[in-house]
Amino acid sequence: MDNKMYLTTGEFAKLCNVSKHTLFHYNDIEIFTPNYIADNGYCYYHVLQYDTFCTISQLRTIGMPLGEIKTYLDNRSPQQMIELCDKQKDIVDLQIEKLIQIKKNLSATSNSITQAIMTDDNIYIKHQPIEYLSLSNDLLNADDYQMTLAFGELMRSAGSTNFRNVSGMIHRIDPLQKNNDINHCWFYLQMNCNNQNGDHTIKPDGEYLIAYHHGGYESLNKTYEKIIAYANTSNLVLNEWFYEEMVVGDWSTTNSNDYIIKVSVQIICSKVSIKI
Amino acid sequence: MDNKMYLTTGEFAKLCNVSKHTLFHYNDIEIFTPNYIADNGYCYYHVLQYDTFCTISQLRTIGMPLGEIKTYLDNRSPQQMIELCDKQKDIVDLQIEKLIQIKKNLSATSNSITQAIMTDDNIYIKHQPIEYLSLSNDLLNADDYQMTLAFGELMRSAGSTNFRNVSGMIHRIDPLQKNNDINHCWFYLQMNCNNQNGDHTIKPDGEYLIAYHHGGYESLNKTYEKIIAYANTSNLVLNEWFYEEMVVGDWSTTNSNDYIIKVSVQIICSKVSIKI
DNA sequence: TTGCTCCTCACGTCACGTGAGGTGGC
DNA sequence: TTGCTCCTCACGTCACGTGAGGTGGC
Repeated sequence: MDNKMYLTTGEFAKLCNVSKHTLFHYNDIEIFTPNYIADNGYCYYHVLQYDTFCTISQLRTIGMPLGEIKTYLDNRSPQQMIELCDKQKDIVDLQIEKLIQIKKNLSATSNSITQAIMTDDNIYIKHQPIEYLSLSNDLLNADDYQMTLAFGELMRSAGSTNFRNVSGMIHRIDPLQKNNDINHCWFYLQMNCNNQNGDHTIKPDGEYLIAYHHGGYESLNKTYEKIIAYANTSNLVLNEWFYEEMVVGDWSTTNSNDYIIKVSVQIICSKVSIKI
Repeated sequence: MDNKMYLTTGEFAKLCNVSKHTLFHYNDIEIFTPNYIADNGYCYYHVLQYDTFCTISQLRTIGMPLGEIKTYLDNRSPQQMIELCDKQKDIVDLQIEKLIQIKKNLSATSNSITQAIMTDDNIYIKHQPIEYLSLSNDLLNADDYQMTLAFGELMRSAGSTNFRNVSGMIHRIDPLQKNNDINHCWFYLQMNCNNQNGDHTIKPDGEYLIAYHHGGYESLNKTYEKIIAYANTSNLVLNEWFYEEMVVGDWSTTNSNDYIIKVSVQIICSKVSIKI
């Protein structure tokens, strides 16, 4: 192979699928310079430089700053290249993990909103899958400040990735007493089943009463009353744990009257079947 | 849940794992503003705003500009949110694919350099796996300009992702004639086995003569001669196709004398065994 | 000559980061 | 009062993008 396969800046830019100004910029900061500059100032890149450009482009794609790339280039050696590749592999792994998590979140959000806007505010019985939840401290008697702290601590404990996860509150209510004053409650965050720390609670799979509450928190007690009334009429024994999840919130609508909160509670059994 | 769970800018920034100035900036461009501003100018964010912040952060992570996010926010609705999620899922899929490709490239580069620097410039017999190659036009009698065009066309045909792929040249040489003047040769690009267009050539698996040439292209003919001499001495019948691959090139060293080019050619059979 | 490329400034932009300098609450 | 936070400018930075204005080759 000879050494005369040269391209002008524009031609080389087309080959690399970038703008000419990217090459000008790389030339300015002396990270990637043309192999030959003619007397009239015309820049010529050798086709073999394509390989080097591709590696820069690749490292940029995974977020490495040009300064760091230049530092590597100024001290390059086969051994350095091997170390660079091995280090970057780990970084790429983390990025892939993040993106997979985001994709899951996007799917979950899309699905739960679709469900919510397709369902009216009646009570429905539905099977719910098992979920693994991470809980905050018990918020019984907690004031605003303590609740805020508990929320922050829960989010921090979930790790540094502050991606949108399914989160909400659990209320512990004895459906027969209707005594809301001594409510225990917790913030929760839905975890992957394969979580690192074993510090989680299970929302069991089974048949649940589901209600999509349309409106903000201030009117939410009406939906609780509807659920309990429905259970009484249908002679259903409910679990004490009520799960509250904001499905359509501030992010999806500007009007808090359009909020949709999904409330779900497990059906333990039917009173009728007990009596028999 | 009441509405008094407020955090100052610094506290909310900690919760979100970003700097205060990120929140100031989001406030400036009115994409994400504090829920309440006191008379003294102090900003207060509600914990429930965390959810919205996370979604912004998530969309930023996948490269969506703040302007586009703001446009969505200004026209948000549950239906818009569903469409946004579904669209972004496809984008994330592409990003994941790219990263997986980059990871493969990094591994391949690291491995082939490790092999190259561990091996001296003697001739070795090694098993090589099957490879699927995309070829340029035949470069027989091509001048520099035509070679450059052929190279560009091959790279473009590989798609818009200009990531570092294994590439090189194939030379067709009759080892008995040693007539290099009528060489056919081609640029090649290694493809994934599951390539879309069936327009590819196979480098068959089998036993190969391998030589790691230390130095630039100008001295490469010496390595060719060594390979052919070795084959003659060892009574090996070689395939006509010689594969040339730059393993340690401009990217890994500043000195072209330290280039390492891997030359490989398949062993068809041993003359001895034919004579028998 | 026309239409294309090439070049070099110089300033713009995007998403923040980095202090400077002054104020506020316990 | 001390030490912490809060705020608002204003300018810096990173990786280019966007013209403006002039030149060069067929």
